[in-house]
Amino acid sequence: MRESAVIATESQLGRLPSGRSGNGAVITRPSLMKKLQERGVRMTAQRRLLVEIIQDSPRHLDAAGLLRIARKHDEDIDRATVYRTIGLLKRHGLIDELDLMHIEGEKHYYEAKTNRDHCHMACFRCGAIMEYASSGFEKLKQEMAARSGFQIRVVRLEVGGVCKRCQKSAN
Amino acid sequence: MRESAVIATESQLGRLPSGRSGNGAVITRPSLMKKLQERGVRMTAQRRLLVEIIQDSPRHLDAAGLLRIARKHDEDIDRATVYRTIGLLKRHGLIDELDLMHIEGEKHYYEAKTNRDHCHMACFRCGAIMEYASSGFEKLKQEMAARSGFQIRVVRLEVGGVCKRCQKSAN
DNA sequence: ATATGTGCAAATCTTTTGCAAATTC
DNA sequence: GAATTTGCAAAAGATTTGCACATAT
Repeated sequence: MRESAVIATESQLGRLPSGRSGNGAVITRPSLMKKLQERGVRMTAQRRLLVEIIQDSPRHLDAAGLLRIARKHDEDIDRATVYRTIGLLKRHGLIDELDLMHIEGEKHYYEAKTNRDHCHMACFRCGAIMEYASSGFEKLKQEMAARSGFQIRVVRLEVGGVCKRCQKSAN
Repeated sequence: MRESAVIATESQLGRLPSGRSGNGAVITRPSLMKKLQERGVRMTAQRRLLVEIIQDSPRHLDAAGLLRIARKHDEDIDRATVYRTIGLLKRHGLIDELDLMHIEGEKHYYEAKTNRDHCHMACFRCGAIMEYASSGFEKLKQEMAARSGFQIRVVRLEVGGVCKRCQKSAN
């Protein structure tokens, strides 16, 4: 049996992958907090809050969404802090940045890096985001690195199209 | 011999692929003008100019760059027209939009769609963009479509890392 | 002649930055 | 106590929009 599978679908902005993908490969999201501590990054109340939200969020968050949720816990937290924390996590390679094919404007979405890369498929009709992991993707990455000599640090594979459901209800 | 190859590298923003890729697969860029005419799109002087620039540009252009070049031929052409034309070409699926890993800020870059999808690898050190096409990429797309039921319209595969050259000159 | 596209200027949206006050180690 | 981070307010950068005029079919 080939090792590839749709690992999650969700209307609107997709639920993040976790647990077991169809083929048995386990998708996990290592603890951001732990990694930050290991690296001796100074932790503030705001960072703890934001990191926890990103880590636990069941959906892809953009900066504004992250701020909105954070404000429920800390009314005074500022946009700038959100952006600065996102920058910090990006620099440490702990989160991935997505466009989701700009299905909802030019914002960026973030998710805690998983142990295994996966790609995002966005439906132009209904806005559903589907996550997809496969061994073919892993192989392609290796091939690209080997043949180009590139040392790959980040990979982003995004697809836009029409999902199965929307194809059927041909409206 | 496997069918995969680096098809172009260029310092700064990469030269667009065309001609023969290492493995013999020919990469072409079908005429945008012709496609627009086929679809009965109304053509204006501005659109003709912009389309020609995008078609012939040896490098990836962002909106500002496109405007700058267009102004050499028509001083009065406006930013808004550039954005509207980009939108038109995107809606018709005639150009691809790239981020190039945001190596130079949040802008988007555009290129005429090629007969064959290829991916972009951006070096975080020197800013070089390398283009890469491979049969593995084609296979992955097919696999993704087949297994997810998605009807794929656009694919974007971008990679960030350190290029061969920069790895050697370990500065 | 009519529908469509353009330039202009202003608006919008996302993200970044300078700085004084607050916080972390 | 020194170095770093925060909130605030303002700035910057990219893209979009309303509208009167110009252009394409």
